[in-house]
Amino acid sequence: MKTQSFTLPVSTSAGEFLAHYSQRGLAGLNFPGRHSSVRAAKPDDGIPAEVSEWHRTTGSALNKLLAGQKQVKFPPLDLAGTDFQKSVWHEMLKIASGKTKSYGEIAEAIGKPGAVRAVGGACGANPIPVFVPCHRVLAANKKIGGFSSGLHWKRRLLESEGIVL
DNA sequence: TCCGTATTGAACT
DNA sequence: AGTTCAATACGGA
Repeated sequence: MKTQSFTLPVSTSAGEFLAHYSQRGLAGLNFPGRHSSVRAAKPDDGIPAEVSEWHRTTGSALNKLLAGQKQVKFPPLDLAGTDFQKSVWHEMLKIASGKTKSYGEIAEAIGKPGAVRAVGGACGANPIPVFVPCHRVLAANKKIGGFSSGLHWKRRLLESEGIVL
């Protein structure tokens, strides 16, 4: 059987995000593209009820996060990656809103203090930015570092959470 | 096996 | 104070 995936648009104040769902949960999230018209599924056609519910939660969570809301409810996350990457992502999920950690802190937290750069790599491979708060991870001297989907977004998200650089 | 990476800390100018 | 350099861990080609 083939892995079914569904892509649904998420309307936010910042634009239309695209959420990818697998059978296990939210598998990916894309920032609003220019006019990258990705084929999005219709909410009422072939979409399992479960996915619809996840999507509803996703939309709510995303808007709240963009508004700077601290505690939001997440849909199940289907994080696909290597063991190391999952460790990194899991560690990042534990970062409280409004707080930041350095790449070194993450590396140390997962038991590999020297893997600072590898952590950065895992972050770049993060399929679900915003939910997996890779934007809360800064360099050691509080520099913003980088952001795959656009540094622009990282800065915006940080400001939404009241984090001042 | 080699290269790139969203780092880091120390040395150098 | 700004910049360069080597080291380190992991993923992808």
